[in-house]
Amino acid sequence: MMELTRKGEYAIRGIVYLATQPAEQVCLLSDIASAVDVPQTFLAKIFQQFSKIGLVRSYRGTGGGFVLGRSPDKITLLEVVEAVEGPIAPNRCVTGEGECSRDADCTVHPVWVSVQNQVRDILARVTLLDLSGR
Amino acid sequence: MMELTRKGEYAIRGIVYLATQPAEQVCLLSDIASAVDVPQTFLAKIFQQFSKIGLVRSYRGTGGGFVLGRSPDKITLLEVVEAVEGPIAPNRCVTGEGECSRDADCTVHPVWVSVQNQVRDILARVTLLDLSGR
DNA sequence: CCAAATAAGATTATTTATATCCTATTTAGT
DNA sequence: ACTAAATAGGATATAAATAATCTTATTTGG
Repeated sequence: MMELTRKGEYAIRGIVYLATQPAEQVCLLSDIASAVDVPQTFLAKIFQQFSKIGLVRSYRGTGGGFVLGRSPDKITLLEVVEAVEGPIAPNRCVTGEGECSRDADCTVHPVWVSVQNQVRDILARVTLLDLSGR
Repeated sequence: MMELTRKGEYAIRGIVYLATQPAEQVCLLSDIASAVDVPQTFLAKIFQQFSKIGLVRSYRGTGGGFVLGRSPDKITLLEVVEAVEGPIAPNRCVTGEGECSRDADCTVHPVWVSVQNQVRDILARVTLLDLSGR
């Protein structure tokens, strides 16, 4: 239960790789993909998502590629994971998506809230700097 | 991310209902299913799983049905969830299913272990007695 | 023996995950 | 301007997991 998908796994590998590179070093998608062993076309989609929310910056055309959008100590694992997997939510009732309406005072709800908070907290405390091992 | 499936949601509803019933009260599957608003055939499969590991006891034939396998304060939410959803594992690398072999000292691994422990801990502290609201 | 139950296996439908492909657009360098 | 090198984005394909149903078997009380 609660497993990260391939997409999430690949996303982390890819952006952690960027974090290990010298600051402002523009990296080719093909290089990243082969370095972290992820299908390039898949990684492209993931980095497009990152790019839209500023986690990475992209440069098109010859000499283009990707760079981290902020310094590695300012990007948390939580942001990375939620960017591609969606919000951390052990049950839909904690995302506000109805449910629980079944039962006015659902006794399980607070448990899910607690799980959600704990997990978010753990992931929010880890930065790409931590993960880069530098 | 990390969402409980319908099966898990149904499983909890079903067994919590049992916990709200008088001890040793044998309940009809059809009654449980309609009370907690779950397809009966689906709930049947779930309770079969519960039965195999002793979370509930089943009685076949006329007058048959289901009862909790132990007193509600001795059954944790963790057991219930893992019974139907499999082990809590935010990433396969924490279940021992290879991976991580990619990277001898994976920096993310300890984070997943931490998440796994925290979640398990939270769920293990909640019993069916707590959830029954009695 | 019959009717009421659960057990178990097979099957089906739907959704999500995991990609890949193709075309468009941008950009540096000549 | 032209070309080659890149990313962007939409469409499509395949596989796996989820969600559910159906059918047949087995058990049991009366």
